[in-house]
Amino acid sequence: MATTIRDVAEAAGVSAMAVSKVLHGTGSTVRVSAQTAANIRRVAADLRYQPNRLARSFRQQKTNTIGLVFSHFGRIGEADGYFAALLNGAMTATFQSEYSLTICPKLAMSSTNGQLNDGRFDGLLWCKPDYTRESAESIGLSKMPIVMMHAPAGEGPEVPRFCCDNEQGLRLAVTHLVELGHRKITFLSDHFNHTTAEGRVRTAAFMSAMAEHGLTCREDELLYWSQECDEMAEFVSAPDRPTAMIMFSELHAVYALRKAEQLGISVPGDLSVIGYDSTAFCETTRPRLTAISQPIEQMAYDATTKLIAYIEAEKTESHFFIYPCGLDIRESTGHPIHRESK
Amino acid sequence: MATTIRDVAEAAGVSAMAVSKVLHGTGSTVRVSAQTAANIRRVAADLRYQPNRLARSFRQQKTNTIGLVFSHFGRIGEADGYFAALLNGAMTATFQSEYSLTICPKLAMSSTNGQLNDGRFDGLLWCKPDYTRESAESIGLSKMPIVMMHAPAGEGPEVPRFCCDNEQGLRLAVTHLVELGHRKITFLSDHFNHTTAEGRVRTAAFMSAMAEHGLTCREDELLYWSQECDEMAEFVSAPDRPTAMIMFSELHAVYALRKAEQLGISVPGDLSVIGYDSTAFCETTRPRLTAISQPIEQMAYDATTKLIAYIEAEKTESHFFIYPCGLDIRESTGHPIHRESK
DNA sequence: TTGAAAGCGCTACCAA
DNA sequence: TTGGTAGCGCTTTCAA
Repeated sequence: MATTIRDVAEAAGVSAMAVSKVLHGTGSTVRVSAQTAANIRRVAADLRYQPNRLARSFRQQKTNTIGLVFSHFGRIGEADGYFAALLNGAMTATFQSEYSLTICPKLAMSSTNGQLNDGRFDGLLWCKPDYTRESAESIGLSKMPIVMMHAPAGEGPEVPRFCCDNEQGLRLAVTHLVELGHRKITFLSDHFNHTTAEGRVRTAAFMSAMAEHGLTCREDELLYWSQECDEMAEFVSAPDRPTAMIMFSELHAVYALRKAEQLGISVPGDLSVIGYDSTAFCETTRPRLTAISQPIEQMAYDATTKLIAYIEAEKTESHFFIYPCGLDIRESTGHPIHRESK
Repeated sequence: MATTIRDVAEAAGVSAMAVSKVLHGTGSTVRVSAQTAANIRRVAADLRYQPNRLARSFRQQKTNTIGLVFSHFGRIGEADGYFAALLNGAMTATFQSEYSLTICPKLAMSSTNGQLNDGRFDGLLWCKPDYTRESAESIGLSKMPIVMMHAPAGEGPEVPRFCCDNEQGLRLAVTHLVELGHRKITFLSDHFNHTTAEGRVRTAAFMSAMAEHGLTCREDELLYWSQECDEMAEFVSAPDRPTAMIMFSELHAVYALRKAEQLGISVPGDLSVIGYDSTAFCETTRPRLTAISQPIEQMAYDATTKLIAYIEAEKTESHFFIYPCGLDIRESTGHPIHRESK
């Protein structure tokens, strides 16, 4: 079939070992003269020899490939910058180190007997863990390095995590709204994200930030939208509806902005909206989106770099890396004027 | 180290073949009794046996993995929906068929002796080919199925291509602008995209659409921006500047909208802007972006599905799949009022 | 400085 | 209905 290392060896009149040594620098005890090496290289080029990476990986038990796992979304958002930022960070780190990146939305589900390590990956970058019993068990059992993003402290297996300071982020957002005069504020997520570890943490962080200002938001006043937020109309028509909403992500915020416009609700006049992530995307919305910021690309880059370090060092440590949040105030938040004057 | 198929076979008192047959259904001539099968399954679960996919792939010369190649961008845009749509289409198709997707921004560059097939992939989804001599040669030589997206007819190797009808798209855009009263129109790309096959085709299509209306745009009046379009200020201050711009992508359009706002140029009052792709993202810009539409996700889905079909059929055909473009008129285009009245 | 042998984990093929 | 043998392409280890 294809030219193998043995074909090259034969044609060059040397052993396969010599070829391997020359072309891949492998085999520490093997030594080849400069002349032989040059000859081998020439023959390889003549025969259009292409090393079989699969065979190498198999032999070395090392694929130089990282799996990108995100259990919860088989689709990525088309109207926000989150996934792009994540991927940019992960790609930069992997490609720098000559690794490849394979997308596995549901590795845990497809694994056998709860084992993640099927030989394809040297390590996993696991995003938005949901810590179902299966996935937590699998992660605990795995011998392969795993690093997590958006995995807050306090639950889940002991692996390195990269997470933003959700408490700080929500405190900034709530304080901003309170200073603008808002009293009735709610937090919005969706049924999907709410089952992730970070979903729970953000909700709790919102509640306690509210409490710090002597405000409350009952459990049943939190909002969980389905994908296209059809509940918006119902929500805004309620007599005692909130004057401000903090959203789980940019995507949620965008849906809200769009729906608000359709319904004739002005933002920020009738309703203030705060998003989460604050990518370049927030500059393009109408109005520009005020958002809690986290350095997603940097986090993904750091997480991936760390993962590769663990792989190469053949040992993992269980650190928790926390990134500060900011609040980028743009145009979607303001005083609750209209409501007061009515 | 890890439990192998032989460990399971030994523990169950059967041959490795029997285990392979039961757990993977492989080996057509092998038959195992229901009782033996049940026993094998139990033992495998007890031993927490995890099949080594790398070994299977190596043996079968089949990885069930598709490489996603995009030679030109090591980064993806964070402020448009293009890549997300592409990825959603590709992911849906691959995951449906139990394939994986590996991101390879520069497979062609890293290949040895111009050979793409290093054993890792069963096929390639190649986006935005640039047809450098090396890549064209590699593609021609490759025995592995390759399918291209955004590869217009007329140049490049004979592989199946999935492309939108650029001529139609640009005709729709130019006609729309002309009907609004515009006469001085330009097309904007960047140095990056202009080197891709589709970049050249869109420029040519723009020129001929202009010609159909008796309008011209000289080569030197076309715009090629660098990433952040810093030339914008210079461009808009020119006395005879265009009243409308058609952009290579949404991303370009967004940069233009943002820059225009900074410079106090009103859109569409002072300047009409048309983007390309028309993802959900266009609904979120300010003003909403008028854009030529192409069904990216569908195209990516179809291309990937076709690729998998070729892989499984072990033969490729060289079809050209063309998708109609539309024009989604939103708010970024209008009569060139301000200019006329000045 | 070079070569030979063995084997990574799995499955195709042939024999019983 | 089951098992044995061989080998995918490469590299590790040991011998020359």
